Amino acid sequence: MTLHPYRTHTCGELRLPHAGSTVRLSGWVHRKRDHGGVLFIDLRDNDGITQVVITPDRAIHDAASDLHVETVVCFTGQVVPRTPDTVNPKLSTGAVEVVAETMQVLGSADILPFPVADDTQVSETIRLTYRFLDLRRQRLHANIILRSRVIASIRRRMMEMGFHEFQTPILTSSSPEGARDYLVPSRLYPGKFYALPQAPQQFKQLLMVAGFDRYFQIAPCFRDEDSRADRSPGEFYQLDLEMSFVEQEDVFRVVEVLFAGLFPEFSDWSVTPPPFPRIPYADAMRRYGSDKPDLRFGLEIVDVTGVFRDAEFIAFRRVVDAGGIVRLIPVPDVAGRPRSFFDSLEAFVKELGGQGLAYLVFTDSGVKGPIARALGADTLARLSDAVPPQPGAGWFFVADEEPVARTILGRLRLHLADLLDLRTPNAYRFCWIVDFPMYEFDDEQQRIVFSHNPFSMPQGGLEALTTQSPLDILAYQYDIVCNGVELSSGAIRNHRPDIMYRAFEIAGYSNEEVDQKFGGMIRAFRYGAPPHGGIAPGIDRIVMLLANEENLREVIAFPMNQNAQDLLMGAPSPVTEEQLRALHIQLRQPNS
RNA sequence: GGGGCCGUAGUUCAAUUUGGUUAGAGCACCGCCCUGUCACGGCGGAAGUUGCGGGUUCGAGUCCCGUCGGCCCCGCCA
Repeated sequence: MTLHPYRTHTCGELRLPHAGSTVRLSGWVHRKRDHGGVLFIDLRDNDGITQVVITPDRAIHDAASDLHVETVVCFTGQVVPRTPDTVNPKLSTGAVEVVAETMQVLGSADILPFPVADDTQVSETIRLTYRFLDLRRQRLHANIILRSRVIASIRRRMMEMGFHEFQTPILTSSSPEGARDYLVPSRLYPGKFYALPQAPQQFKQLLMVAGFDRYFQIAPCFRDEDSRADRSPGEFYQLDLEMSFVEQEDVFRVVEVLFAGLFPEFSDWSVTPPPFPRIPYADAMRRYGSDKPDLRFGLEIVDVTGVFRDAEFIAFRRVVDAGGIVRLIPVPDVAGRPRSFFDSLEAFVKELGGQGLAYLVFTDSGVKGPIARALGADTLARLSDAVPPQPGAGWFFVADEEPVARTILGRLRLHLADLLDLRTPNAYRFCWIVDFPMYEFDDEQQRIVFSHNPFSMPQGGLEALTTQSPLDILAYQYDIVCNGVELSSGAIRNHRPDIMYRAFEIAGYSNEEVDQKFGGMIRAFRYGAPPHGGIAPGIDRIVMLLANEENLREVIAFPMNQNAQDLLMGAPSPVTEEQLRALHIQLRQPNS
């Protein structure tokens, strides 16, 4: 009988019924237990671990006892049942073992920079430098397999809903607005550059104009922006989708069907049942101090500006008179906390640029806190009408200009949830944030800019653009948020050239500039464009949520580090003078 | 561009608070012992420019200054 040269079975496959058969297994030496006589090797491949036994009477015994862990080796031998007292219930193959007769080293391993079999912490620099070893480790290996299965499920679900998958160019043109582009110099056209797409935005809209109706793509996106734990530098993947003849609610329904199916497929956590809550942007900012609220806990922010408009409490009244706001977060069960708890919260607020943190606590012996006396009974009574005080609760006040105050309150709300451990465990809480403003005022440039996507349809259409104050105009622009993570932005698009010119004009673009920058798309809209809209949930973030990881790099096979370097491949790297010459590029080193 | 935290053996950490003998320990590595382990066990060994440079001091891993690197955050992310 001739066996396959490398394996007849995988290392996760053998069970009791295989006993008696001769098998060949290949894999990595996961662990080695050398008893001087009998030698045990845990052999690991992608599918599992099988215990290989080498008895001292075998010729291979000495060579086997010298094997380094992580050496790739092939064993041939007989499957035997383990005696009842040596069965290992922790292994799927633990009822049997393979008694090795022959052994062949397929790939020897040097001494490891870090252990593969243990899940001990290792510095990320070393993990990234030896990413191929890191990917062998159980946790990362499982995450990457999960990612593969999630993407396969997404593809299947999208197809079932009538979507088709498309590819769009990677070498395209730079566009204004948005993040910094990655540029690729052109050899044929000196001084000109391609740009890597920040998203296939215009292409997917063109596909709608081309009549394809329902588009999706697992699309690579490239943005030259600084990283965060939940934002990979350089490149990331989106489930990019676009639909024709739809309203906002049609897009929501598709995404809700997708996520309500996808998340339970890969997790036993509870998932918000569709329809997901719709929260207007203005409400989200007021109630949660954020456009990506974490709904796994309460602590909703309450506006009490009106109470202080004519109150005696001068500290807050002065803020209100100056056009500012006063809001509070009611927090249950903090009255008994030590002074240091409140001091640390105040320090937290000041770090964020706040003036300070006023607070009240409701104890058995009455209302206490630094402002309790100064506030006055009348003001307290009016506050209690707005927020019924709970025994043991604390109220934390922030009074400031609105943009400052709401940011601080939002961060404070998250911080309190961390400190008090308030998040509902094992839950995915989805919501839609809707009615984003079309424009906002940019303090730095002192002009009106698009607040999100310049291709969004303004609510009210052309009439809104011509009659309303730009900062009051809302857009058919939405985000989907899960557990405080922004999964995606989307919009019903502006498919009408006349509205498009006007929308860009408000943001300071002449018709000529629009023709120049978005000529292809404007031209397309002149030849029969269907109403359309879409969204683009981040694949990496979806997998991060499903893998319950805090960092995006744990769900990406070959991520760059925080400074956008690939430590394994050594990117970015210098190029030769010949390459530069061919691209008509002369380097201009930064001044030191 | 700015802020916070962290750099000690291949690796994970200790010694830094209060400067003071020869910088310790687990895992990995090397040698010896061990025939039923599954995180095998036992004995021994090797392994360090304390990121780098400068300063203070009789004396610096420890204090000061600078610099490099990493992670997290702010800015930025239509």
